[in-house]
Amino acid sequence: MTTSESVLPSRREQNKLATRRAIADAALSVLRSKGIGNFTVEDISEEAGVSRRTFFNYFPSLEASLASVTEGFLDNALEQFRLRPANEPILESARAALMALADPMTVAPMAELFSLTQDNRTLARSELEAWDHCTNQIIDAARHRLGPDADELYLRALAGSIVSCGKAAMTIWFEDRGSDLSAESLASLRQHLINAIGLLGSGFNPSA
Amino acid sequence: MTTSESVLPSRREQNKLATRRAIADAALSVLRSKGIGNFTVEDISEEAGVSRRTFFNYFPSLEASLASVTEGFLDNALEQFRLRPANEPILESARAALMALADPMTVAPMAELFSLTQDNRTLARSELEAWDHCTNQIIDAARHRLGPDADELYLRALAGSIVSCGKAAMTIWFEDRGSDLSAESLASLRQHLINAIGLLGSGFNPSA
DNA sequence: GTGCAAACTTGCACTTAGTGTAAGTGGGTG
DNA sequence: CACCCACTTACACTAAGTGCAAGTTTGCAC
Repeated sequence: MTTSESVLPSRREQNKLATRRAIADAALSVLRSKGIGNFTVEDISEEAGVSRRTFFNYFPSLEASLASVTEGFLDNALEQFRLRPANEPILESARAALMALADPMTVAPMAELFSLTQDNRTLARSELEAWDHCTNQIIDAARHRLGPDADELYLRALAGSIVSCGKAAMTIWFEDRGSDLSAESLASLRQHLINAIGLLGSGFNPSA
Repeated sequence: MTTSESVLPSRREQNKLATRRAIADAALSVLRSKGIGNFTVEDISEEAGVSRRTFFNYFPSLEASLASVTEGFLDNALEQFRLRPANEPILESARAALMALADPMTVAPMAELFSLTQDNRTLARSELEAWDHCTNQIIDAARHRLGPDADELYLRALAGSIVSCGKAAMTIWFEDRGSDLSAESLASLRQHLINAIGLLGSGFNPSA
């Protein structure tokens, strides 16, 4: 209550984060061993060494525990976006932020999730939610940068398009390369991301 | 088996469609009367005059029965997109297709759904799924138009961006106008859609 | 119209998701 | 070291979603 008010993550906060991470890791682990759709929240809880009820104290659903992988992945890029200088052209900031998606450490769990889930419907929902959440974060960040009287339509259309470009690049990359994380493969992901933003910046003019 | 092979919707098909529609209508009706989150699949089934089991024969979840509103709304625009001449610039086709979103008949149920659900999380998922499905349909339609050797990254990034623009315009419009369906309000929706596609076509260049 | 086969509906039983509640338990702080 | 509060857990319950088998309707041929 005195000095460590809200800035420092208290010991308890750290523990909670650890539990959360343990559950998320367990979820991925169980997904690996049993395959998509062949396990329950109980399986994950057991693997994580907590009760079923505790699982639901941390995640609202089974899919959410897996989507936390995607969230972490996107949060990283979001952080980069926020760190860009405010006077930089937005698409340039976006390009720089998207580069973070090609970081080996960050993309690895994401690629594994991709490969383990492929075309699963239920999971796809939480996945979409994560991308949508990211879009909203970009909108907020961009609004903050451009001031309160920025055009809302501009903000929303732009943020949505940026995210779509990121998603498109990730999809293409994964279809081409599977979960190949070699330097060369990551370079191609980076190129896809650059190309996508390039298309966006040129208004998808076919001649470009 | 002779002539009505597969082209005409057989009597059985019509009945199924009618049941499906009855359930979807019932879902909206119950949503209206009880409010979001305060009803179950059983309530909808009862209102539609079918068993709970039959409900699940038609829709995989409660949210899906409501999301069918959005699907119908988007399918309409999709149809317009497919009808555009193949040699037309794609963004122009997109603009024309998006105009269908401002059709009073089509947008009315959508606007009501918007107003009844507002910021509900669970429903938002199925909603996102519908927009995502639409994106994939656009990708297919555009691939069909541009031939099989079109750049996949181009297709996906473009389709995603177009849908994002549509979504952005709808969101802004609804925030401004609530469920006002007057001619003037719809004109403003149309203008939002045109503006969004304009932004996309100009690469979101702030000077434009 | 009568009967038949296929399609559609329904009831039942079951697993799992998700939540409220109240009682435990243990770690951090004074 | 003892208290207290945050976190965990067990329990009980509602509702989602599904497989199955028995009923009921519907389209169709005769």
